[in-house]
Amino acid sequence: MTAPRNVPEKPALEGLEAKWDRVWEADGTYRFDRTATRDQVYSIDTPPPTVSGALHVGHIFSYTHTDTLARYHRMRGKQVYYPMGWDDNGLPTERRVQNFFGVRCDPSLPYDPDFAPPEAPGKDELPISRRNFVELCEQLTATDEQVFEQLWRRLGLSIDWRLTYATIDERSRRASQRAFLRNLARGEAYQQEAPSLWDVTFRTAVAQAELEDRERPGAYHRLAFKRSDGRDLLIDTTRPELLAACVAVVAHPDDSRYAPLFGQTITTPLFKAAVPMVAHTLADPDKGTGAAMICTFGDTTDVIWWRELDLPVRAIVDRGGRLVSDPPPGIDPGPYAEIAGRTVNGAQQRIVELLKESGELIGDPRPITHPVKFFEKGQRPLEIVTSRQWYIRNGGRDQKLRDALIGRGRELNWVPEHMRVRYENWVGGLNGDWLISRQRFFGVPFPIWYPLDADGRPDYRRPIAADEARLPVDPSSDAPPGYAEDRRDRPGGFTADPDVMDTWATSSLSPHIACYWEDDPDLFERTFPMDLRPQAHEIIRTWLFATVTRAHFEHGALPWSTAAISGWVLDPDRKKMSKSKGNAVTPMATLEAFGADALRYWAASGRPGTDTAFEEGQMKVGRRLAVKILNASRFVLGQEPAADSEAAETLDRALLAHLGDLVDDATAAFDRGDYARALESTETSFWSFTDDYLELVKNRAYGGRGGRAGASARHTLETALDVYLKLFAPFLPYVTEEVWSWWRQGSVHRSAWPEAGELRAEAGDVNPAAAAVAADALREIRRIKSDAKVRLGAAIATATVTDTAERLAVLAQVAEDVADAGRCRELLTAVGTELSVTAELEAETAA
RNA sequence: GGGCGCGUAGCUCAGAUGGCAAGAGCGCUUCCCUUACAAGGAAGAGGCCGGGGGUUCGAGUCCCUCCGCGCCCA
Repeated sequence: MTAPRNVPEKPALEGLEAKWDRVWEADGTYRFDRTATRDQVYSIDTPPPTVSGALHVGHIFSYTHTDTLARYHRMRGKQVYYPMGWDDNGLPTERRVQNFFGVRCDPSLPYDPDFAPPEAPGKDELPISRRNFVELCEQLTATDEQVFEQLWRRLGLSIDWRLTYATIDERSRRASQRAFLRNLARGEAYQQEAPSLWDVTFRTAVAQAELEDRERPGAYHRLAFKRSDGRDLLIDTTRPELLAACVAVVAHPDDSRYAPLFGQTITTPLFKAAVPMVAHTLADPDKGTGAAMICTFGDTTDVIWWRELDLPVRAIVDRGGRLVSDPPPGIDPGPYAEIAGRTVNGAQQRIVELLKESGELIGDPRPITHPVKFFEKGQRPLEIVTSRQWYIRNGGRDQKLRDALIGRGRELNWVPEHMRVRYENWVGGLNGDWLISRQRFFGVPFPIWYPLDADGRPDYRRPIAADEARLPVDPSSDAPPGYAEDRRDRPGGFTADPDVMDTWATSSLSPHIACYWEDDPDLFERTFPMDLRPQAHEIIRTWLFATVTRAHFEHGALPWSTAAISGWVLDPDRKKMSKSKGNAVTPMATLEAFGADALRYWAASGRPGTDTAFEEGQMKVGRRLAVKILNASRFVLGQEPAADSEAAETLDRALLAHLGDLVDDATAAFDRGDYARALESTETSFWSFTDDYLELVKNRAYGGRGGRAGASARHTLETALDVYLKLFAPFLPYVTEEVWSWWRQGSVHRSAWPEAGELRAEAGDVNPAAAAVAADALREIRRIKSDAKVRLGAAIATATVTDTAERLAVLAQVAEDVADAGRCRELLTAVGTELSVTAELEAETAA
């Protein structure tokens, strides 16, 4: 019986990607079936890549990991909900739109429905409304998304491409505003006038999660303050320019040098302000002279001192990083006129000169290097200014909430497990709530207005919330409920909240956006809480934590059950690959050079959470594996089909038993998120299948030992091929699909994951050692030929296998296969203590 | 300074609950065009598992300590 099998004469990898991408798209292979119920669904909270950036191999790496899991669960019978998001919210996009079109966002302007951007960016940026700006953003990112999608498709991500979202699109804005309004209604969001970290370049407040310390040069300046008894009190400071903002002098309560001074009044140099001497445990006796000036505000410790010691405010730095023009009360305005309006650096220079002249600078400044807080995207040190900001509670000021959120972290299944610690350290170390307002113009605006009193002053205590049914709104162009647009910014009318939300305030809702929260309750119920959040480890403190917090408030639950944290891709120098370092590799070029399956093989061999070197050698190995699969499949499928036959021979049944174990191993590995282990097991097994089993049964498969033994071999070969194709399918989607199409209907990616039980049932009570005994004997025979420098096909007259009686008993069951594979006319055995083989080579007849 | 991870053949890495006389691939050496595969196949060489202590019948695997590297945080 010869069934038509479409096995090519010279199978090749070239062209498979374009071919199968087309078929998968046409057949809807990866489409989500939304009639599936929640327990039949596996849903993935795909990280939305920043479209204004470029994809690099790091993306290839981690997105491949997720895709292998998606494909595995699909084959396990789940409906996989695997959408793709695009992150086009936030500063990178804002800057890109500005530069590309030569415009800037001005929310005070009305929307112009006929607006068209200038042909070429002009000299001056053209101010446009927020809505127009968002439209340009969507226009620009649409092309970026195309490029990204092409790459993802080439890589073979099994995304349902009907399911995409963008973080600035209407649905995302609606979800973001809705969640905020609900936080506000429940008291989880609040606004407060308070000192907060401020970036003077971007002129916006920034959150604790966006800070980073950078080592910067500075200098200790020793200043002479005056005690009430007229003696000097020396204080070291790195920020003498803040002297005018000094509100107190502090020392440690146990510091005997200063104990007598506590409660007394100290006079500051130059400005002659009278400030109290106070005690606080955060004052470090070993730093400088042990006494420090408290300024409003030089650093975060100043904020703590100011708050806990109930000190007044004497603010001198404005939001642009310059000193305010008018001196604060209580200081000598004379010297202040010298520094008013200067930048912080300029003020420092002048202050030092003034202190030198007055003799109040003791000695020369002593240069040091110290950590300074920066906005992670900023270039100038952060200042601390007092401003009105929106916050969402995150446990930073509430132990009970903090404990609850740490509890959520413990509920979550972390892959790898040790990443949980990063979450706990971060949440445990919070020192304030999450500041979500940004004084930017592009982004999701707060759906909030304020009533204006008769004098036109906003009443911040009575914010007017948007109607949920009308979201998303832009308060700068939409009027609040109960007001007409002509009451905007008029006494007795209303004014819009000018701020936008932090990008994390929107991306923390990615599960809600992806699952159509409130927009499609039926779909939401089938997909949320999600199963998997894949992401990078450096944004555990931001994206992961914020997402957990929002879901905790909104649903009292985790947003997903598992978080899979990926590692970095390192270059050969063990440094993280990134574009800025100039060592990043272009993904498309790599894809074209090695093929998607090869690149995926490299990516999938990086264990979960482990940093992995970018190594072309691994890609070559992946390519070789894919070619091997083609060739081995050609051999298996080139035989007569073995319909209705069964595994009768010992060697065949031993292979089936081994395959049962392999399936168990790979399945268990996938179930704990360890795709790399599943690949490694499968690959190791597959190579021994081709190297040993295939050679051992070749003669039988060709019919050398008659019908039943041959059918057994062919049947087992087919069964094994079926299993290997399925186990490799999550990693090598193209080559496995290609081979599948030679003899099977449908897609391997929609086929059922193999069942270990079925394989073992057919194997019966075979001794699984038979395969190893046969392979060992064959290896010894090969060695004899190799040592004799003859070809492997050379015939052996008589071979004698010496081994233990136990192993010889097993060998007896597979002896014919060994003799055939070794080309031995006669195979004898002798009992001994360990395996050895001797052989008499047959004389080669001259060809 | 704190936390986490890592340090196993020249290179890239595996080595669950301690049993290994230490594994894979690449690279290297030698051989082989055998009817799946010469962009291949076979065989082989190569390691005091970062150093030092300890627990144990037994440690790459557990504990302590030191050294080096990376990341996160302060």
